[in-house]
Parts: sequence; C-alpha cells; structure tokens
Amino acid sequence: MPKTITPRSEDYSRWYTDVIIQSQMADYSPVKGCMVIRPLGYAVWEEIQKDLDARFKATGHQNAYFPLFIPESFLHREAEHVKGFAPECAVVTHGGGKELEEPLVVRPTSETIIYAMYAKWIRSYRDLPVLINQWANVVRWEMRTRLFLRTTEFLWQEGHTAHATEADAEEEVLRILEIYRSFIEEKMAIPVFTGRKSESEKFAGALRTYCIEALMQDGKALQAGTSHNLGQNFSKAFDVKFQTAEGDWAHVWQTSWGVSTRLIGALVMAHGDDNGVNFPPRLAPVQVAIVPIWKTEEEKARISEAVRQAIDILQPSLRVKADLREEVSPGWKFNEWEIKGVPLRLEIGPKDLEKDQMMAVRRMDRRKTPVPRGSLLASVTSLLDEIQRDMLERGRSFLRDNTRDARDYAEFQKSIEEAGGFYRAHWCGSAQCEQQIKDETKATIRCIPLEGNQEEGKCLRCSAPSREWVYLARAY
RNA sequence: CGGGGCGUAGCGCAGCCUGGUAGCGCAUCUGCUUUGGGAGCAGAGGGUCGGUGGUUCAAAUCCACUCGCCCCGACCA
Repeated sequence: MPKTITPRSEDYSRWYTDVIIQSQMADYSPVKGCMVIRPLGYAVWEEIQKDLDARFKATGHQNAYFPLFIPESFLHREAEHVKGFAPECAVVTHGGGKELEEPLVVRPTSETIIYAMYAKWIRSYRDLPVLINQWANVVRWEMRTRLFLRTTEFLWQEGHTAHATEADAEEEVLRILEIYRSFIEEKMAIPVFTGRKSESEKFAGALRTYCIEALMQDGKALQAGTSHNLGQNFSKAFDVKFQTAEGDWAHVWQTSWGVSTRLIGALVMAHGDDNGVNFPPRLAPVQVAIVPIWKTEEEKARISEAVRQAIDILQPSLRVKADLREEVSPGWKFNEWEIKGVPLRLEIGPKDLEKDQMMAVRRMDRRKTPVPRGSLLASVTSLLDEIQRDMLERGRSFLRDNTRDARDYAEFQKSIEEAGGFYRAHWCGSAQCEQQIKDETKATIRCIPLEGNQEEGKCLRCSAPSREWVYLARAY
C-alpha cells in the first residue's frame, strides 16, 4: 500500500513541509514567504486563541485593536527598537494614487502605535495598570521563511501593559510567562524550559526578555513564546506619563508579550510522525473520529443507528466527527484521520455491535481499547485524558534524554553536531564567549533559568569562573 | 546575496549521461467484483517536457540565456 507520507528522517525539513501540506493545514501562497492557512490549520489556531484568551481575561486583560499602519517616524523614536526592526519592515509609500508625505510601515509589532495612544490615555496613577491584548497579524520581511515557523505575515497575540512601578511590571511579565508555560505544557503537551534571554538575544527595546524554549524532534530548539519587561524605554520615547498619588510625574513601566502561529509549527514538529500530524486531545479541532464498518444494507442500517447514538452521547461534551462517507473504505478513513491528527478513533462494525462495544484506537501509538457502549462518554473522556498525559510524558522523556551537561568544549562541539538537544553549560557572561560559541557551533544561549542554576563552575568557552549555568542549543 | 538541487499529465516521479518524436504510480472515467489498515481485475481519456534562442536531418535529452520553486548558509524581538 503506498503511503502518502514517507519517512524523512534524513530530511527533517522536507518531512515537516510534507506533513503540513498533506494534512492540509497550510499551503505556500503565490507570494513567496506568505502562507495560506487552510481550515484545519486555522481551527488549531482558534483552539489556541480560545484557551489563551480565557487565561488573559481571567487575569484582568482586555482585548482591543490598533491600526495595521504605523507612521515611519514612530519606529525611530526608540533607538534600539528601530535598529532591530527597520531591516525587516514592509513600507507603504503610495496611497490614493499619490506618494505619501510620510511612508507607512506595516506593523512588524505594535509597541510604537499602541504607546502613542497610551500617552493620550494615561494621566493618573488611577488609570493604571493598563492591561491590553490584541489579536492581529504582523509582517516581517525575513530573508528566509518556513511554514508556520517564520512566515512573512503571521498571526499572533500581543499584550501591552503599563504599570505604575517596576515591580508591578516585572510581576506582570512573569505572570504571563507562567500562563504561556502552563498552556504549552498542559494543552499542547510540549514540555519546555523557561528563563531569561541574554543581552544579545533580547527584544529590541526591552530591558529584559523572558522566554519559553521547546525541543523539536530533530534536536533543535524552538522559541515558543516571549514576555518582555520594557522598563521605561518606550514610555520615555513616547512620553507616557502619569501623576502619582503624591502629585509627582512619572513615566510608566511597560511590558509586552506574545505568541504566534509558530505554536502550530511547534505542535507539528513536536508530535508529528510519518503518519501525519498528531494533535493532543485538549487542542485537537476534532478529538474523536467515528468510523463505521459495514458490508450489507442491513448492517449499514444498524451500524449507522449506533453511530448516531454515539454522536448524541459524545457531541455535547466533545469535538467529535462521524465519517459516514460511502465512497471511501474504512482503511482509507483510518489513514485520513491519522494524517489530520485526530487523537482518538472509534471504530464500530458488526463484530463490535455483537459485543455491544466500540473499538477505540489511539493516534499516538495505535493502541486499541474496546469501550463498552454503555459507558461511552466516561470511557472516551478518560482515554483522551490518558492520551494527553502520555503525549506530555513522552515529550518529557524526550526532553530529559536530550538535555546534557556540557563541561568540555571539544566534547560539546562533537555532541551538539551528532545529537543536537539542550546543553547545561556554565557561561562567564561575556558577549564575546557567547558570540564565539555561536560562530563555532551554531549554538546560542536559549535561556538563563530563573532559578536552580546557581552553582560555581567554569565558563564552557573561556574557563573563567562562572556562578550559574545556562541552556545552549541550536535553534530554529 | 552565496552553495546545492529541481521544473516532464491534476499530484508524485522516471527518461537526459550515450539525441530518433514520451513513460510509470496515484488520481479521473467505464464495467464487474469489493468494505475490520489507503480495494482487485480489465479497459479508456489526459502532456506544445518552465520559457527563449542555438547546434542538428532530428532536441525532454546537447549548448547559452532566462524565469520559477525547494533545501543549506547569510539574516531572524
């Protein structure tokens, strides 16, 4: 039997692209670097949105929307920010048939346009904190793109908050980091490391950047989310001031944070296999696919009735789909739902009906479990929970097995080349060592753990004394 | 912008080295048989071989140019 998706262990990029296109999550568009998100891919995004949105609202945030176009001069107000983003900006120079007086930048991120508004909205300490999130698209003209991981245009959410004190801003940044971590681990079933970025890796214009780092199956790290403490860099540039209770004037302390459609790429890379994508139950657009099997007309009548009953029972609490097509065989359907990542399949045929059961098959390992029709909802629900747990656990083992200590530089160079993965390594803190490691091994400092990494040691690169270790990896 | 690879039927590919007028799988259509892991058999339809120019009696094949795509780098809060 010809398989649609072939093993690509020797070519992970190709496998990744094939899986996405064949599962119909996304397509290349006529414009290079831009991606068409098809209904399946968008459904995953909607699940991500739904969940994160609820978490943001539960912590007091509100959604709002700001313009796609940003006057070019806004970008220039914060020196570091423009340095980081100017090279990748798309710029509109004409409108209404005329050349514009001032070019408009298509937002690569919205700090500037949003803080220009905050300057008007914020007057008093009573106006703070401002806790706003925006669901939007942004455009960054990267030299090289990859479906979901780095596209010219992508969808994301960007939170922008303003606080009265530095402590409040720092608390917010860490609160969001924890929201991202728990979402990615609990819903996406992807274990992660969290921490702080080094100076060279932080956001253009931030005081400090915190991040979530995950490990893909080919041993490369992927940044899955970021949360920035902007300090007063932007509030000074945009003059966002408030009057304190004491009557003084002060600049606000700000944060910004975001996750993007890149998360979908993480999902594909972390859980996919040669049978297609593989979604964890809590995030899967379709959690259960029911595939009926019949030969005779009489069987068809009985079995479709049983399917209808199953749907009535499961539909109210689960995202379930009955595949009653007659033009394709059951075997076809099995494969199709697997390619599309449905975590649990329920088969029902004459043999099952006799035993008053349905056959449940897990997408992740094809393990079969008969479930009694009498306790269908409870059984299916517990199977889905089990799959969710097992997927996360499998990811944890993988992350554990691929996180190593690096003490000797030569050994580290050899190991990262052969095995990839994360490395715990002491770093003296100098930008020079960081750069040399990058040049010599392509590995970067993915994050500096927030705790648990205090330990006396020697820098991996220069052997100077070091008080803490960091995570190194090659990254997407 | 460098390095590598690929453009041949709707999709995936072979043929090219060594020129001789285009083939395979999937899909499609017809008929019969088929449903617990992508059905089987028999038959049918479908392609100015990315484009332009050159060499030749003859070009998918050789040469030059050109366009497009993919991968690896450079780049990338």
